[in-house]
Amino acid sequence: MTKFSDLKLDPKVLSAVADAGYETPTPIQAGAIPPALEGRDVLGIAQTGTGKTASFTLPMITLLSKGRARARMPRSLVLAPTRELAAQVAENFDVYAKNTKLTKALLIGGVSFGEQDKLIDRGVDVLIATPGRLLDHFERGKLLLTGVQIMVVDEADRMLDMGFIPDIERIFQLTPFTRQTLFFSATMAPEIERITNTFLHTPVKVEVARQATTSETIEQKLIEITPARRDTAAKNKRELLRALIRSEGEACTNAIIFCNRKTEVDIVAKSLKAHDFNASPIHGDLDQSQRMRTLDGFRDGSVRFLVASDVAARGLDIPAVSHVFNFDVPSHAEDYVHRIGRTGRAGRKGRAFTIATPADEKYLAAIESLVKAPIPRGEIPEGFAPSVSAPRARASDDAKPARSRSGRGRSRSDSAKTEAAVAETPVVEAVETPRAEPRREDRREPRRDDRRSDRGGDRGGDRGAPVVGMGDHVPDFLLRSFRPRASTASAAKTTRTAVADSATDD
DNA sequence: AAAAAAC
Repeated sequence: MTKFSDLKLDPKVLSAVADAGYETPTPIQAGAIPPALEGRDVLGIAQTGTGKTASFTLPMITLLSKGRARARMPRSLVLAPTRELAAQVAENFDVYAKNTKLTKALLIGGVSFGEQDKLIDRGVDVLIATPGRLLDHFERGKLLLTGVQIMVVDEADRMLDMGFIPDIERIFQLTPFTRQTLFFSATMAPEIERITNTFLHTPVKVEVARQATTSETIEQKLIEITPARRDTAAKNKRELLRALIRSEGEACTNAIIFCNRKTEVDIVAKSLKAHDFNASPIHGDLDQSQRMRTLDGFRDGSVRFLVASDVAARGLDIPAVSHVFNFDVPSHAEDYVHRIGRTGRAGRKGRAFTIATPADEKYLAAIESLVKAPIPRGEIPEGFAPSVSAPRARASDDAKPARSRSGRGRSRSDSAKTEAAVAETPVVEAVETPRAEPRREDRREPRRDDRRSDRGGDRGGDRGAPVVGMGDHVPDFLLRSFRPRASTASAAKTTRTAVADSATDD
């Protein structure tokens, strides 16, 4: 088997690699490093967690160790889709270039230009950037890319997802035709294929087997609950999450909890904190310094639960996560694979729980067809006792009745709260309305049943799943109180606030 | 039902 010492890396690089405790290159490293050292273009097809970063940083440091940088003309360029990923590549350079005099700069958004400008002015060997900030610097005339000898594109398929491909093409065109290109992508979408055909010159293709999704090191469990009402779903899911965490006990040393939306990330983190769990949120709306701090805290163990949007799903190197909880079923099946891939790494055992409700059916089906296996169903933990609160009135509840809100002399948000209490009687009245007067909500009932039986059919029947909440014995009035969410912006706002507030006291 | 990235 190949050792790092068999590769023609600079001795300074080799000693740094040895210091970091590595002896044997991963397949992508063994495949990509030799051609990269020969100056060939490399097309690497590999997922994260395969050692991809070192497969380009090690040869880059070796190649760049001769020669010196000139002001405003970086000698190499690494492009990454997210700020964290770029920061991580930068850290990688620090580790492996520690015995050299190479200089680097990290150009990412959310940070002031000043420091970045100063570094560029001085001249850097390695520039690591997200596309937006790089082009920003370029347009301000602070940067020349004509000196770039090596260009790396990391996670190209994700760049594609994020709409960065035009930026990438533009950056390619700003660098010399003679540059060496190292290009990495997890998949070869047609658009990626086109880019590589255009900008890579007879590349050496290095393909690493796709990470097995039903990896033996990841134990997956799907926990399904059927909230009695749609508006308690999130609350019930938070209760279930806590019960799951508690039932995992000590085995859960640290975990990433994924939500689909940034607002949900905030709510879940806040709720966990209120229940004395050591949790911190991370998503793209938080400021950069906080994102970094949270991530550092999670790495060093001072944060136990990282509540995250899909910023953290891919690429981030967070070693040794014992658990992943999908608070929401991801709507892109691919993301499921990336999310659960955050655990069970490097031969360690990991567990991945996914919380689902009947509304997630469609996405679950997509995930199961992608991974070509059903996600094993798990038991609802002992401690789960979902709360079912009395139906709460919505803005629409009091919109149609005789009482008009005009002339009340109260602000909308003020009145919404008081009316919520006032409106309880009308809701109960609606319950007693005989069926002879058909309501829109009645139509929901048969559909719910259909869905439930469909699912039983597809997934091998009812396994005697524990009855949750009121189970099938949900009083009709609860089902009937479903209302389509009011669509005006202000109504949506009040609803969201109500949920956010409830996060602390549920 | 979305997230991410530029000011």
